[in-house]
Amino acid sequence: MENMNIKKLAKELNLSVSTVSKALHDSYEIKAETKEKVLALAKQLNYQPNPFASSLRRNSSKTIAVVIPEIAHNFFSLVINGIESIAEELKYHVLIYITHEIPEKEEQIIRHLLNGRVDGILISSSGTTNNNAHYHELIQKGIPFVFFDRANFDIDAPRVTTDDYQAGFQATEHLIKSQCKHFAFLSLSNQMSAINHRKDGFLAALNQYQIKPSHVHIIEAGTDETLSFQIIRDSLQPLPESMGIFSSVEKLAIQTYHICKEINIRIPKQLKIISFSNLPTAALLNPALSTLTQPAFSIGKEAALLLFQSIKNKGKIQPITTLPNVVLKSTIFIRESTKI
Amino acid sequence: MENMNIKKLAKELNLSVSTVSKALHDSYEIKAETKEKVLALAKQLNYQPNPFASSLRRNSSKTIAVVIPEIAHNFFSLVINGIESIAEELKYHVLIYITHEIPEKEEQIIRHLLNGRVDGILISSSGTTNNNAHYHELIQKGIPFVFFDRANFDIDAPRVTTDDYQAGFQATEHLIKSQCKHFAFLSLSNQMSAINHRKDGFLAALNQYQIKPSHVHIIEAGTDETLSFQIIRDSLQPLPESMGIFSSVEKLAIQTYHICKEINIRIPKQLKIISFSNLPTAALLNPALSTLTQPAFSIGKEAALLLFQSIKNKGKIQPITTLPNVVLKSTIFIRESTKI
DNA sequence: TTTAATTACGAAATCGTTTTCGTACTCTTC
DNA sequence: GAAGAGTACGAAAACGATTTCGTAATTAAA
Repeated sequence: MENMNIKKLAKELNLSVSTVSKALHDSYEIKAETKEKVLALAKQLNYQPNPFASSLRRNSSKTIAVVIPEIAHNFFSLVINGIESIAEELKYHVLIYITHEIPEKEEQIIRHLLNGRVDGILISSSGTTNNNAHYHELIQKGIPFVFFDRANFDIDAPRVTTDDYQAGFQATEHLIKSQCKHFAFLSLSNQMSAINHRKDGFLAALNQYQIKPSHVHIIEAGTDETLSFQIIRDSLQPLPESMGIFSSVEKLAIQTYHICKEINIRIPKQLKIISFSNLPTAALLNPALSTLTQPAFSIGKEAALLLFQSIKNKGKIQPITTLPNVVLKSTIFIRESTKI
Repeated sequence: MENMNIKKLAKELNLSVSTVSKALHDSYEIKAETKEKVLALAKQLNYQPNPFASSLRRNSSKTIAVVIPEIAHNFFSLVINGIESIAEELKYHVLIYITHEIPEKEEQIIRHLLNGRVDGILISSSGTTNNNAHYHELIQKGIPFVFFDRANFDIDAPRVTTDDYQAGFQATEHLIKSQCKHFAFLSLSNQMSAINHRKDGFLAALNQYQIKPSHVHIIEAGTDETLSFQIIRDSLQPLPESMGIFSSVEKLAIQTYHICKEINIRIPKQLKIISFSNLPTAALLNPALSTLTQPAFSIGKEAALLLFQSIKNKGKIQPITTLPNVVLKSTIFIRESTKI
């Protein structure tokens, strides 16, 4: 009585295990009357099939994994929301793994997922571009995966990204037109696709407006909290005249705000700043932060949809088609932090 | 060659399946030399045991579930971080389920977890106090679970909460001493344990300082975004003199900020506000928001530790001990939003 | 009326592990 | 040198579902 299983159910019904199984799966082999009986007793006894037995036999887990650099971050939380909305609909389960921006951790996680625990993986890479082995292993094992936001462009996998180059260009152009003289790009690392595309847009805009290279600064703050704090602070002392900062991620912009408060730099008078961000409080900051906002929820949804498509098509002959590569648009919000 | 399994491994080694399995588990029955050979080939051929076969046989999944009302919320993200830190250490997998504050959804999720898919569950309840059936089913099935933050106090399960009553009292006392005359409590619902404890603290403080009941307002904003916006706005028009708001959750405080901006209420001059919040930008808001900040990461860690303890003790005779009931302290940060 | 097809079910293999037993073989010990 | 203890392994039975294959019983076709 402890736990219901199909064998007990069958005995109770005076049917064979196979008949019960087929009835539960609405097989054409079983007549309606029997199906009803089976379904009725299953419901009454609260029978739920053992997911492991089922997964073992069918070789599918009804589970996907989401591998992200960090979770306490508005962007990724929203993406997860989007992913969950699709997964829930398709009755898939969602495993979460956090790499804490450590490439080795990502590798280790991915390798642990090679054993069939999941039917597919959604990845926002923490990896450096020169470390691809684990992705190749996924491909070799035939485990579908989709990149979102931070993709590895050397790997043949579907990806969902945003118009990072254009957004970077647009943000920088905005800083230029806001009469900045010096320009800084705040970066986490020079190994992340999305961030590099933003930087490329940044540099292209400066180039187009013929900004002197000596007025262009690239600040690689890194992923370590205290270290990046220091790096940013150091690069703002002394403060170049009419500084315009384009922060590639929200976290660094927030740190910059803290630093400006600490060392009395006034935004937007002395320093203007615009940042990629999904902060719900961007408009409430002092001063309100100009942002480039990614459609995070949609990114999650689209990525999940692509993944489930790959999972469904697995094994089937793929039509020779271009790799799915969804590019969504970010929205720019001009606020006080870049006011002239 | 497609997929490695223990049978192929055994054949390759000229050993039996059972010997290989024992060797991989470092059984005393197997001599060192054999173990080495097995381990070596396993590594070389990149053998990873099938998790479903293993789970099926051992009747344990090495997986826990986290059931939360929402994820795009600093508090819950931080909690997940804490949970993950422990789970990762113990090599457990973490499934995420989001209820979107819908009690029926929570029930459905919990019921889906009765089949053994997870070894334990961490729950921040979205449920109303009068709906306990699904928790009882968990208990009956012997699936360990731990409440965090939002507990159901009618259920005999370990919980990790914060000193909500005291914090509520403290926050309200602070508002009183900041010369507020009218007091409002912003609530999501009157069915959530944590929020009710905060309200009790709020009411106790007002009572102790003999605030007239006519000056005390309870605003139940609900969980629907647009609706709560309206409810809060309506309750601020006309604005009572020297209003002091204690917001039980971050989301409602942010909405209040937006509303104040919209209808030109000046904080802290006309309205003071303090809120439970884990916003990393609280100090950067305009004006900086006074907060009660819960140790979210620690909550996640403690809850996970309790859960793993329950999982480990499962089946063993429990010593007659009081129910684990960890209460952590929130920290109050006085900032501009409650300045006199 | 015989044969073929269809319907409705059951027996048993299977998925890949883990674990219980059984058993050769070696080594003590008196 | 016989009995007992220990060592190192293998055969086979689980775990609980799904699926293949076989087969009685019924119906349809010739």
